[in-house]
Amino acid sequence: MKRYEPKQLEPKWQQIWEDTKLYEVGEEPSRQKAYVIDMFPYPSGAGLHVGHVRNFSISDTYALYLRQKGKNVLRTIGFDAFGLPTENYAIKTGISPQEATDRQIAVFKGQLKKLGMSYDWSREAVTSDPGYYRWTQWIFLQLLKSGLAYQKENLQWWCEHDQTVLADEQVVNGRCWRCDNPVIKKSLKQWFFKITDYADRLLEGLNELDWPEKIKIQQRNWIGRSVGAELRFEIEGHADEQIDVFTTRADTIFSAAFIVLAPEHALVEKITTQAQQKDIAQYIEESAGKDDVERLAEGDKEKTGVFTGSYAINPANEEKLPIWIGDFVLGGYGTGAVFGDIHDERDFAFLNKFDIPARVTVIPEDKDEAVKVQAKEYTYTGEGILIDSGEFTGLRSEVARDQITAWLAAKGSAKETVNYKMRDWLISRQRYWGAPIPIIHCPKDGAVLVPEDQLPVELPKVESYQPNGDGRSALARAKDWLHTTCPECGGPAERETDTMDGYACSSWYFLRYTDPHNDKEAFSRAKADYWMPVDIYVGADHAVAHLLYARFWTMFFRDQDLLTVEEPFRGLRYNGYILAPDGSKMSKSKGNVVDPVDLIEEGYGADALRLYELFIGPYDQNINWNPTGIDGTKRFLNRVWALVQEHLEAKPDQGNTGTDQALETAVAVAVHKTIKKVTVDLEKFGFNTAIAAQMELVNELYRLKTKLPLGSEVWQKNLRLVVAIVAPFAPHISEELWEQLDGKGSVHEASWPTFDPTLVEDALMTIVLQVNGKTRGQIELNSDVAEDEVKQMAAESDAVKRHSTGLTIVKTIYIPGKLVNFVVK
RNA sequence: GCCGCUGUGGUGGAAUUGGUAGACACGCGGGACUCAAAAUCCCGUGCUAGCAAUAGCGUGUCGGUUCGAGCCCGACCAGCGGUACCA
Repeated sequence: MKRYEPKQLEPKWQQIWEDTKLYEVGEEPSRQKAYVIDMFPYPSGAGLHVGHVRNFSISDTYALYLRQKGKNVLRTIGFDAFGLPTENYAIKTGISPQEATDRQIAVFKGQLKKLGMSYDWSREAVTSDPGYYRWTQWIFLQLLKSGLAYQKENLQWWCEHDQTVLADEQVVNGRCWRCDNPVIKKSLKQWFFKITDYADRLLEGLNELDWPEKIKIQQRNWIGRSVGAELRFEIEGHADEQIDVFTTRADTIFSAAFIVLAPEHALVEKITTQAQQKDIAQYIEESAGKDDVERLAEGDKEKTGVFTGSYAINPANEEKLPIWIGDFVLGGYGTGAVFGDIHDERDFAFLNKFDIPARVTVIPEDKDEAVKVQAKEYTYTGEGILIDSGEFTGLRSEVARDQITAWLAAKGSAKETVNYKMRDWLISRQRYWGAPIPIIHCPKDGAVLVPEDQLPVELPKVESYQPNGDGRSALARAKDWLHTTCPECGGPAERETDTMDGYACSSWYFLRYTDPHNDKEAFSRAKADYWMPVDIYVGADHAVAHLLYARFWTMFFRDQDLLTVEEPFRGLRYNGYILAPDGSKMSKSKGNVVDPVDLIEEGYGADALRLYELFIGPYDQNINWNPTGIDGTKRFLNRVWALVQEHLEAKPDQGNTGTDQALETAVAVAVHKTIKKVTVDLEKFGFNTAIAAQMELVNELYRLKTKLPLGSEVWQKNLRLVVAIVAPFAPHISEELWEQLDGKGSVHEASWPTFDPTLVEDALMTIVLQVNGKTRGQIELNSDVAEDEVKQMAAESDAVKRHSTGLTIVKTIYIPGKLVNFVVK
């Protein structure tokens, strides 16, 4: 018997697929398309690991299934090649990031090819390729022209270790997402994309998407839309200045006890009295120097603040309110100012710490609770009934909110507003290895756009890669590149030395895939419209950053008439991580990374590996790597292989068709039931259970082959079906077996089998017998036996009699085709 | 703190969505083949008692609803992920 040798069989088919361009696709308007890709990888020095394999196997299996269903499937891969790790490696070793990237991509591609993924390699996109980032820069210019890119100086997250600013989305627990060092706030002039203009669309669009609810919730929280009012407070002694305050609780305005401004608030300097100036200045300095990690470590949100010496006037009741500053008020949210009262946890803490008098104006409906609240035993932050609130006393807080806002608005001291937690997307990075921002700074004309015909602004070769030490990247030292002429006036000017956040580059690669070689446009509308949106996008991580940015850009492209779709990713599947056997994260530094190629070359083969990574558990769950489990899927493939070989070697006269109708039907029934199960499971990404069903089928066929000899036409037909449903999971072995079984063409172009409904219906039903809800036995009956008869036979069965003699049956429950339960007393 | 998820044999997990808990697989035990081993094939494998038929117990804990709960409800415990004073 020919042995199953994945080591020679897999490379053979990989070569054939490449030679025949099996997976290369084009636009075919008459066919239904499907676009199935993964979040493209960062080509890190650690190479491909088993986590990637799980991610890619999920999408590849699904894509192969859709191909067999007749869809025109676009599936490819690219590399998210710009970024800090490569640049840091360059600084350490002196090897240029270009070279390191090329080398790493070559390693990745070598590994990927051994996995036999159904990629259209002609569409590969690499973000650090000038032919790619030329268009990233072009998009930057379009955003700028549309007023969606701008430069602004204010406080930003700064990572001292990496010498660069970071976006909000890249600060994790007050630390840099790359080097894990604490970040600080620093005032810098930076480039931003105005993603906040799209906040409502980004929020509403979520409702239509086939995404995990978890991710939608995360995005909603990140966008953080809250509806409220901006209230205007006059300042005593400063007739020409007012303080605007954002609140979602206008109903509590009568309880206002104080005002707090963020330390960086523009009015602080103006309103601070002589006596308070020293304290205020000192506080501002201290709070600016603190990083978030420090602040959190300082203990549980202990409130700090300093009185400015000035007072504001409550527009509702003309009361005088002391104006403080405090760093628990954020400069970047709302108006950077709040009014404080007893109906808020933080304000309550502040009141207590500084002994500011406060008044309760909202009490709960419960009388006893109300007494405690009025006694200020604790802070009440819920909805309730207004007291001591002028003409609004007695109203419910939800109602009073709108009425008070309207009342103040009529007096000119309020307006309804909406606020978002999400800030604009900070995209400048003071690092070398990124797409240069296509701007020229001219002493006369200011920030001037690089003309589109001069794109790309290519990264110049430089001697060394470390940041310049003055807040600029290594590009500041590339003098020939840096010094240029102003496109407006022709005078001497300097190029922008910041590069773009890598997330900019990854915000449109799925569009480049649809038209990867276009050197006239980023992508042609016709091609993008044919393929977009991505039907299934598979990956882990990036719940708020990438997935939000890519949606933003897609919406922008639509607004620019470059594209028809509003949303880039119709379906998102979030796969779980593969962890080390002890549950820790796999990492190069811990030395616990499992290299998939090692497993393939040990003899397991790519098919067994892919199968195992899908079989290991539900696709979206984190799983600890178990190094022995892969034996199971290898054995399964071996059994499929051996079954087919035995069939092919069987003498035809041993297994003439028609010898045993019942057994032949049994084979077909087993196969068709599995086709049904696997189809249903694939549709819902139930890969693990689909594989289990295939294993059950093969076990059953092993039992049947001892009774119905292999070699017959019936076996041939059914084994071909088995191979067809195994194909998306184990593409190589099934291609080989398909050929051996005289299948036409490639199994990956073969049609996905449909099950015969008459074969799937059961002729027999198993009725479970229960007494008082406890299972006591079962009986097998023909499926068409009527209810009364089933009940009677059940009642007469030994199992039921044993537990009911001497007792009376008070009730009989029948679940058709499944179960009879006797309630006895 | 807030939001979300998860908890089932020695292990990874399954369970038609309220109807036989533990499919499938790993591991382990036994057998066949072999001089022997590997590979392969077959049988067994939740716990307790029993030769067995069978009985009792069993899905993180406690309670509830129901003829019947891994699944629904309430309270709690543990672990994981997200978020970080957002007014």
